[in-house]
Amino acid sequence: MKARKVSMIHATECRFPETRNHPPIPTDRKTGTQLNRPARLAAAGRAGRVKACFDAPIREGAKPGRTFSPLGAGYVGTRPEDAAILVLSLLLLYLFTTKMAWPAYQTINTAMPFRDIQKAAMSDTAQIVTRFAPSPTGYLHIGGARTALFNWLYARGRGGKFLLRIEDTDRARSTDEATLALLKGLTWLGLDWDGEPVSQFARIDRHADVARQMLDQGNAYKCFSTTEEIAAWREEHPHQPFQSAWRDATELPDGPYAIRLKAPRSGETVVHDQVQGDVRFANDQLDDMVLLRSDGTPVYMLAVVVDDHDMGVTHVIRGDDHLTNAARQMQIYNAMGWPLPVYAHIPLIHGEDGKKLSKRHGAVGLHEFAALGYPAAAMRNYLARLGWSHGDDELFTDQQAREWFDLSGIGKAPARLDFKKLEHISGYHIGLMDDDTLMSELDGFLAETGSNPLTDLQKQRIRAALPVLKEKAKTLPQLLEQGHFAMIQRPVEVDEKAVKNLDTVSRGMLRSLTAAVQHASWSRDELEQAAKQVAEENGVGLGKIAGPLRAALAGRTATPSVFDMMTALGREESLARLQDQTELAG
RNA sequence: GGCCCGUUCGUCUAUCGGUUAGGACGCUAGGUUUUCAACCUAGAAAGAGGGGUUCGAUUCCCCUACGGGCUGCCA
Repeated sequence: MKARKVSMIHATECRFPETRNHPPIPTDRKTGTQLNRPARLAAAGRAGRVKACFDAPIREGAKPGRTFSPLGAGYVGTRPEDAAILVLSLLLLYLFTTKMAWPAYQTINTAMPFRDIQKAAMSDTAQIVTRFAPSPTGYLHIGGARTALFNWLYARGRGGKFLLRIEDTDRARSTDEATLALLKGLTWLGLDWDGEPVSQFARIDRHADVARQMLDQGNAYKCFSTTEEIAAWREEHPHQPFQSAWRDATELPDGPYAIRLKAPRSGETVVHDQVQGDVRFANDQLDDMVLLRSDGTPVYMLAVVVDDHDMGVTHVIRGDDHLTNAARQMQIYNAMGWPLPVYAHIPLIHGEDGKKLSKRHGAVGLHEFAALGYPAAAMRNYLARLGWSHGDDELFTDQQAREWFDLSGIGKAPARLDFKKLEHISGYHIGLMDDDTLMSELDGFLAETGSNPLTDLQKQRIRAALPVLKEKAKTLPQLLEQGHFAMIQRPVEVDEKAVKNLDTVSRGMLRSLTAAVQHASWSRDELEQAAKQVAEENGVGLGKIAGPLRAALAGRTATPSVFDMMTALGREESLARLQDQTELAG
């Protein structure tokens, strides 16, 4: 893994596990079992690594060059005794960066003043930079996940960067748990971001600076109107956007004021949107929005623009609920003389009833889809296809998605969630997945649903049966259901329906079969031949012996092929299960 | 209320003025089969409504209906 220079401003004491090229899965020190990805993240969060990032005080003029210990011990200061720690840290950093050890934390956090960051962002001008900027107010919503995916695909398909920014300026609604859930969700989906997530809250001083700069330049003005006065004005002018009396005032009183943008009153602002086309807004419909509140805190609309600019974001791909905002944000770009990003406002996802997606539609959080047993690769395929198309291509790999994805393929109408289709895509990807990936998906699924992890023996048998199981299962729980025979222990519990297949005659045939395969090579073909022969000797079809065999091996009536089960179980276990039944009869 | 966006089979979508309107999921009917699935084949299924423009509109324009967004010193 390559160490990265990072565009993190002020708040820097945080590292997050990286998803790309991740090293061997770490183990839980106590139990020795492997940690799945969500558990690893949660562990990271518990250790306070994530928290540190978002609780970081805003340090005006933080010095560049501070290095942070990859062990989560906090940043290293300038005291003499810190020198040793610094050396140690650098050594460890070196080890990590030469992929000798996990955890694959992103390294090197350097607190650079923002101007340096601007330069860094501008230096490679041709590079595409996208971002995902969620508010940490809960979990990762399925719509947000798709927005993130689009941004990720666009950047990754073009050798660009995909950045993450947590819009946590609303302190009342932002929680560390929610931030963690967001990162966990993205990690599960397999979307890796470049650099550290940026905390928007940590940058409020810079936002305020920009507001004051606009004030100095005459692009903004101090507005002394009170909330009551504004409300009264609106009462009198019901169809107009608010116009402040202070816009051109020359004599200013003392007292609290908000800074408002001096937006153009005539003409129009045109958003050249890659999805929606040219969308025109008459400037007299757009009011002089507040940039800085009277308590000195910046407003979202300003923060977005400043952050996107400072982070070097070239393409803003987001939900179309921001389409109107884009026009207002453009006015800030123009006032500052900053180059505009390319906009692409994608339609929202709706529920199966066509209404806006909400909790009553069932699964809306990405974690819920994980708990339903859809593998991440399937979610990526399905989500990418929801609202975006590439001709008639329905099923594709990540690589194809990266190659094909383009803004021009995004539709304008909102899409609905269709679980049947998701399931179909899921089945396709399960069939395509290699055994290692599938086994770790299984681990993750079990952890997500709070189930017991597989024992070594269960893993071994499931893995042996995987080639058969993955052909037919559409979801992870379906795969586990089909693999039930591999999970159970002797003596096999035979259910009500299956027990009907175990009468005296059947047990007799089973006994013959047991004898016949005693010294078989245990290949599928040979087992099948033996069973056919026994059936023939008894003057019945293969079905008559497959039923009892199935009951003896799995204790159920719906299972994979009996011969597949026997090969997956192995000679010893298969014969033992058969004997359990034949001995019972004799 | 004002401004903005959307509307092709049940669902996701293709079409970029001329097509028997294509594909996928789902559905129905067959096939395969040691159970359950999976799989294979076939079939039914669509341009919201109304006006224009044009030799010709799903495609371009307008109106209506329906759905959605924005309209905060929320994000």
